Amino acid sequence: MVDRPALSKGEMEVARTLWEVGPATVREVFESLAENRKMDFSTVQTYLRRLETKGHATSKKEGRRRVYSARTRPRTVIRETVDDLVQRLFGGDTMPLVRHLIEDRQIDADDIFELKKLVEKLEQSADQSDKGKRK
Amino acid sequence: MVDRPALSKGEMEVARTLWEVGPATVREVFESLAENRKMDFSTVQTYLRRLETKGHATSKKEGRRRVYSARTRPRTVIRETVDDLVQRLFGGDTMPLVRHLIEDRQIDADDIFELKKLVEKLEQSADQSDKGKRK
DNA sequence: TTGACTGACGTACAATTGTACGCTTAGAAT
DNA sequence: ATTCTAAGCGTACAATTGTACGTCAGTCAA
Repeated sequence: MVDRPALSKGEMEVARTLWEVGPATVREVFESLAENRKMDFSTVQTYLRRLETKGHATSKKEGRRRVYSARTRPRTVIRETVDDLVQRLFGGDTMPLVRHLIEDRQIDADDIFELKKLVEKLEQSADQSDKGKRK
Repeated sequence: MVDRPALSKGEMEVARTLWEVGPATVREVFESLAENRKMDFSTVQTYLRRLETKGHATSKKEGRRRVYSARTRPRTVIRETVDDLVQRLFGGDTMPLVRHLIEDRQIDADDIFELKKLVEKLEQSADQSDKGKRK
């Protein structure tokens, strides 16, 4: 584990876009971002640079432009970010957050289905590891 | 809605403690916090002050000490914080986060039980209010 | 070849955040 | 009363973050 510095909010948005559009130039990221989020071209550039120094991206010159690629997967960043949040906000207790997500955010039918599967799977593995120490 | 400025990481920890120990003086918060998290007394003081200016706490002088009370409930802060996070990190899509929480974090038997209930309830209301309420 | 562009790169700079010191004063202990 | 202590309050200051400007160097269209 490398223990990268955490991503700031702005960096996250850029990182997300980088995941979405794959290895990309600053302009590509910039354009992909622009729809909803107004951010100056050079601001994006700065964020990408910072992502790189923080170890969350790499880049290589390709001709005269620089192409950035994500180095950490969404999964990893989620883990690092959410673990930290849960720690600070609930002292490590996961459930308040789960509760909030399920109750207060829109979850559509498909998601509910997936959720059921997830919980079932969770139940199973819990049963397993529980075996022998039941009281 | 008042749209308070978001809490920073440090502020969150102090806010959480304030929720836990109820209306409390700086020292009480400080001591409640000290266990795990080493933070200078005056740092706590500063955070409480900032919580107040951000509208997340109030205080009143009680004799010569100042007693702080939370003004926003955990629920609210969770919403504001998590919504923001989900927005930035997943463009508003909730499921990646739910998945992470269920799969990668320790959830004990009781929580699984609760989770099942939650999902069931969710299923029910989805079945019913299928015709146009929320977007 | 001369603009007009586009991109990289270095740099800037204000706001926010993390962390804490120091002065002042109201009560507590001697 | 004198001293000690704990609290408040103002202030400081470095690091990080949000945001962006200039400058210089390739590239293309006329």
